[in-house]
Amino acid sequence: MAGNRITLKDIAKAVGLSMATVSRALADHPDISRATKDRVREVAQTLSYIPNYRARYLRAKHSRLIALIVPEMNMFFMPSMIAGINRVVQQNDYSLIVFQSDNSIVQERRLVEYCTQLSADGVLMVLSSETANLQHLDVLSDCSIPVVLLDKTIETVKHTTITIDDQEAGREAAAYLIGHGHTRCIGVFSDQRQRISALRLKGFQRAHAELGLPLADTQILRVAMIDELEEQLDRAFAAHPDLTAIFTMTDELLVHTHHLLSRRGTRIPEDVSLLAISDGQAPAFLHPNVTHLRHSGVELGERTAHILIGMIEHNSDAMMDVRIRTTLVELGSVATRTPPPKRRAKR
Amino acid sequence: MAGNRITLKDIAKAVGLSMATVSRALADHPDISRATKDRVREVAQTLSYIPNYRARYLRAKHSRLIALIVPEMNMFFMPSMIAGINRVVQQNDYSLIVFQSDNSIVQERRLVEYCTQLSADGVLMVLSSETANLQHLDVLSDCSIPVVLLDKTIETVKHTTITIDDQEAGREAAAYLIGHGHTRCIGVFSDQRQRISALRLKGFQRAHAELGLPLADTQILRVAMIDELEEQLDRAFAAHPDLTAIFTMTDELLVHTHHLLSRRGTRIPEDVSLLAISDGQAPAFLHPNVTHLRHSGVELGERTAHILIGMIEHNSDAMMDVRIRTTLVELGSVATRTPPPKRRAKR
DNA sequence: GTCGGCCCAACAATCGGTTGCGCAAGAATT
DNA sequence: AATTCTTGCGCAACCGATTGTTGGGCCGAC
Repeated sequence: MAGNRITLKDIAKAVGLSMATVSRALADHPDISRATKDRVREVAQTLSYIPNYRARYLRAKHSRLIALIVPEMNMFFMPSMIAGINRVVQQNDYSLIVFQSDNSIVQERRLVEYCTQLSADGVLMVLSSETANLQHLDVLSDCSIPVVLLDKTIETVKHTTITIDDQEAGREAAAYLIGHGHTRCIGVFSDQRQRISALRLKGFQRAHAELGLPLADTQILRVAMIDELEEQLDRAFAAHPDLTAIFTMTDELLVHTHHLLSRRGTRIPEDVSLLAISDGQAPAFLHPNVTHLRHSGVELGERTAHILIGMIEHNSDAMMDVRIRTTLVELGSVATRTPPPKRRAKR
Repeated sequence: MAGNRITLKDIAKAVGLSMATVSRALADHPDISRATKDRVREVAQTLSYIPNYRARYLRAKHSRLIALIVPEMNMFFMPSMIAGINRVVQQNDYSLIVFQSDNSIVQERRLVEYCTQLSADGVLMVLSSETANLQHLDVLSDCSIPVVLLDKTIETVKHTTITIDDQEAGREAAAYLIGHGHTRCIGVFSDQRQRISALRLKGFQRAHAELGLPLADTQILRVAMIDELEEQLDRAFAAHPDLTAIFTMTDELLVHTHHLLSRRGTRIPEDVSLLAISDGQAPAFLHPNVTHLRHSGVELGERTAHILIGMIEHNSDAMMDVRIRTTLVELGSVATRTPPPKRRAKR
């Protein structure tokens, strides 16, 4: 490969100085005279010397490598999150290594170990759906490599986590719909083993409870595989002729729900209102534009990266639990239902 | 940081052997007796030894690092492409470093240089829209680091490139629409400075020419910024009351076009047919499902990664130009216009 | 005319491994 | 019993840098 790369030694030979002096000259060390520095730099220039960071970092005992382990690359959240992470990472002169666990705990374990072997300076993790505990992260603390869990995580007291305030978002969603006169809402959630999903549901339920509105279990859709959605939605429509609003907890669920509604000829928001939790991209190209509780993948990524880099550079091990609040973006997909006519509306 | 990590030396001390022997034992070198190997492995196990890859690779003169430089993280193509790349990269025990150039040639240049400093074993590049020549890649060949250009690229005779067969896809798109009786099609293209865009347009034009159909310049939309789309689309509708079909060259253009059509109450495919080049995700959640020429980001990524790894491992420098063909996926967005009634249909 | 200091640069150790080569002891050959 | 082979392991160099310590030369000062 890079068989003939110029090294410090080559420069040393060329200018007739020792490697040590060359190294210091290039580093602008005060011990070296200006004349020498200039000479060295010129030679380095003409030889087009490229420092070998790996050698440097080997000595320095760090790598300026940050690893990100994600369960999969979906089109909705990952790109913006990675963009946010990477911006901050690059700004701070680290490099981002991206791994996919393919939602397999076995892979995840292997990748975590791989991070130690690469001597990553820090690790960012979005947990796989199979991950039920965090023992496999112990190897990182053994090497004192800081970890930050983001987005999809599980209960932990030992690790810094950064998430959307999922429960609150679920609560606000339900409260918003109810506040607009929707007394029969359907909530579309994903795999309940995931904490993110459980929390959003919990908030959704809590809002109903707080506002004294009944919430049948048939109003809750738990969609583990996206192709189950259609059937579940049909069932919900059948079970609740009085349904006037649907809440979807992710973008993926949103776009597919939207599609199914279009297909069955349901008008939004005339027939059914639609509300989502989203980063705002999908809502913008669906018709009508979908009112949503907005979170920003970019912001989540940036904040996470900042925190991790802080931990790396200040050697801090303070454990945090950051929850990012969503903000409501009102677009055209939620109609206001006037005070439900007599409490037993249609039918 | 990793202050107290176990090293070969620690193991050597613990078992009372030299580092060399320990190293060989762990590497299952034939020179070492079974008994010793077992003993060493056990000690390594109990001390939970973690080899330091950076040290190893420093000696070995490679890094098993592959860098990917992308202009930006969009939600449509990047995730699947990265997924494909990363699968192959991980399978071959490399790690993928992802950089974003933010569509800036300055950044891109800097990142390329960074790759040399990190001693990446190979580089994958999706060119930024600002990139007009490939001089900044010379530093890679100086270090004999192989490069593969993918997806968005420019004319080159020196570098291996892997792209969708853009021109052919554009041609097929137009031919398909024309074949279905659409004599007045609108083509929605993006920034013409990008080769990918120019080629798809060229194919689109060529098909019209081949089939003897006129194509006014007002039938071609060149959308550099997505928010120009609406106005351009309006103009096209105004200029061509007889338009019956729209072709969009990317997913992003597709979803926004679809949205605008919905908003103006245009029915698909009754009023206007819609055809796209896509990886199939967006077409699946739009209504009606959009007929498209499918390419696979995953496949593109996988093939690219394979080729790069081949170049790395066989030290090959043969230059290739791979074009991946799209396949037609017929869904519900294109109607067949019966032989145009008298050539001046409505109005 | 020495001596203390200051500048600059060199020596050598270090980071954590890998690897060519040499060497001793036991086994095999004659 | 002397020689050659094998087996199993250690020595030391090396990858490409960084850095603590040392020391030579030159300065002015006493």
